[in-house]
Amino acid sequence: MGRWLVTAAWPYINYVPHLGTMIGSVLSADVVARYLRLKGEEVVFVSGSDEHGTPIEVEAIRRGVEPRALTDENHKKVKRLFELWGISFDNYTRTESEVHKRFVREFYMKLYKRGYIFTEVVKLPYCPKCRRFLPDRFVEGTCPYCGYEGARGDQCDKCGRLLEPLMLINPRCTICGSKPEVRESKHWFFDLPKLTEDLKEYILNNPNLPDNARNMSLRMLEEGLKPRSLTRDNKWGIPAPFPGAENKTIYVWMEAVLGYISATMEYFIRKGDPEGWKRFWLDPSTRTLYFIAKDNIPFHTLIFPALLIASGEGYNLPWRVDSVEYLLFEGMKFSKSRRIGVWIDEALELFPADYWRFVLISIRPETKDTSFTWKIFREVINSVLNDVIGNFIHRVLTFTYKNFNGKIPTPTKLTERDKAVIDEAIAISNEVAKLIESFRLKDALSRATDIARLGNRYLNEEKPWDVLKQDKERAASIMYTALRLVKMLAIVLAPFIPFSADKIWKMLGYKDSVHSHRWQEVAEDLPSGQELGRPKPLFRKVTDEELKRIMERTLPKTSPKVTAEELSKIDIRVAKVVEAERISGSNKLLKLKVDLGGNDIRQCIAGIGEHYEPRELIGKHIVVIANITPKVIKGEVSEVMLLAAISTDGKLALITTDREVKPGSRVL
RNA sequence: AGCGGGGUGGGGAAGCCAGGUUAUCCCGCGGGGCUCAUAACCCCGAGGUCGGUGGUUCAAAUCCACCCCCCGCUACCA
Repeated sequence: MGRWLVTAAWPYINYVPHLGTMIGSVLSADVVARYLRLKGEEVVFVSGSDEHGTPIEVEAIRRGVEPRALTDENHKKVKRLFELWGISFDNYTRTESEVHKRFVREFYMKLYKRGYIFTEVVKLPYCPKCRRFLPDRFVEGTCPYCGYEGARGDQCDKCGRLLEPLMLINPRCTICGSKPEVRESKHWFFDLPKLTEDLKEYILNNPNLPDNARNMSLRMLEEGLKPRSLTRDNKWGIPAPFPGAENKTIYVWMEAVLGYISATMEYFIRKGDPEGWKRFWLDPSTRTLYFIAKDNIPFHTLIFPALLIASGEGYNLPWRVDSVEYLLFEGMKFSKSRRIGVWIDEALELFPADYWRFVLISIRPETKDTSFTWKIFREVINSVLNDVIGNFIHRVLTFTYKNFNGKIPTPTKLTERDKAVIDEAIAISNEVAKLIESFRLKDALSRATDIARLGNRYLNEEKPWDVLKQDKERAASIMYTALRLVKMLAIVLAPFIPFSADKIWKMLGYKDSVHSHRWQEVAEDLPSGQELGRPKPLFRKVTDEELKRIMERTLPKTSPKVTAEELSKIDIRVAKVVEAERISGSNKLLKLKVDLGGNDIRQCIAGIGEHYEPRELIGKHIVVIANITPKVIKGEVSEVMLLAAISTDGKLALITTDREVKPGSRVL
């Protein structure tokens, strides 16, 4: 018997995870953990909520609550959701766990004493108004290379060039919009380069790393590692334990990975076996599995192993880092801010967990980015899960139930064909096992489906409904054979669709749970005479109307398409503001006179009074729709409509031209 | 820009590292069969020359070179 530590990347808990997070870590890990348990292996499966760091701190400030209150709420919610998804964690904890916080502080003190940590004073952007140091991505400004105004402190999205926050022209804090200044701050660093040789040896001698992870890691080693900063000036985090670091916290990345160890400790403490974790972390025969997405590779193949080596404790290094590519949503990246995607709470409001589990594993992005689309969802559910698997099980169970008194019939004599079918299904089960053991979960599920396909073919050819009329004994053997395949499906599908697998198990008449049984039982006979449960369809199809409704609800709103001809009706022009005044009795409305060239002066009533002073508008070149139907507002006629956008801080921003343009010029 | 991954019939994937008879599987599509089952199941068929160009070879989806496109990482987003 083997011993396994199965881990899933810790979801950042500023929000509910989406489907991509699910397949990228938690669900994949669960399938393997469940499989290993079925095989009778000793398994501990851990993960937890990653809850420290700037984004959560900022979000809490925005909402006017303590960060801890925010993460308490989200952690509780997400933990519950994972249960509903059937994720079989032995311990789903959090980085605010006392065990974790203590472990992290002790761990880094050890590294400190062993000489792997040094300090350096660095210059960092600091927002005087927010009174905080800003991570690079919390500074925005104009790109010094291409002039793009929305460039972030680490990189310009427009031209792709790498930046430093201090290079930006007109830098601003993305939280409050004010101008950051530069301040010095002392920070503690982890001396990663010191471990280069150990890491090289680890990567080269680990045959279980997938190619993408190994190649990337070796490249990075060749290019040379750099020290990693360990501390932050944040308040929300684990206090750094180093002498002189009283106001610093440990950088989230550098502490969350240690959660794999602390979560294991916590699990065994709770079990009343406080030394138990050592078998999983110090006994080299234990294999450790990490399920992550591709963006996370260096942390698991380089930084985490380096920390473990530096501790000198002899911790097991990652045995397998299983990194998947990205799941896309209808071809787009999942985006919380743009509401693109499906989140795991709303998913369960739409369909049962097993439907999602089945689809997500079917499209698991093992070699390249893969899109989740509702069309694929419907196809997989309808024609594979429902038609091939669900219908096979249902036709076998209903036929047997009706014709053999609701009991598993006794096979008087199995023909060569019957035995061959059973053997083939056992062979398929063995292949499924091999595929899971090679972490090819998508292929494994697809191969498992072949047991149902085999069964369907067998029934069509043996025609028990015909045979029954002349030879009930023969029909009994046929149905017994078919039921054997149903039993295999229950076991083989158990890691993938645990709720449904258990339903199948109970319909076969078993009183216990399939999850307390063993994978090896696929090769074992059925108890003839056992009373079957009343057969009920396991799954249902997704209807077109249902899908349409869901798509309307979950797909990002896209503007209706406009033809060039329709667009040409709109007369958009540059206009110069010649007069501007407030309209009495309204703090929103301004009355503008705009020049459209050729003595064409029009009046415009605009709701921008809260964002602009009249005098700052005079002389500005703005963009207006010149032929909009005039409208009377507050007793004043508005003949044109001006264009403005909402800026990042929620204010209105007028659209202007970036070169001198004559008033009245058409905008094309 | 550098590095890593990917581009295979209408859609989704496998094959590539160890080159070799008709390029595989699932969905969809066309035709046929069956009627136990949730209009489910089974069989047959059409459809691709494997991102592009050039090269190595008796032989290239597979090896080499260059180019194009998509995704990720590049160390203070987590």
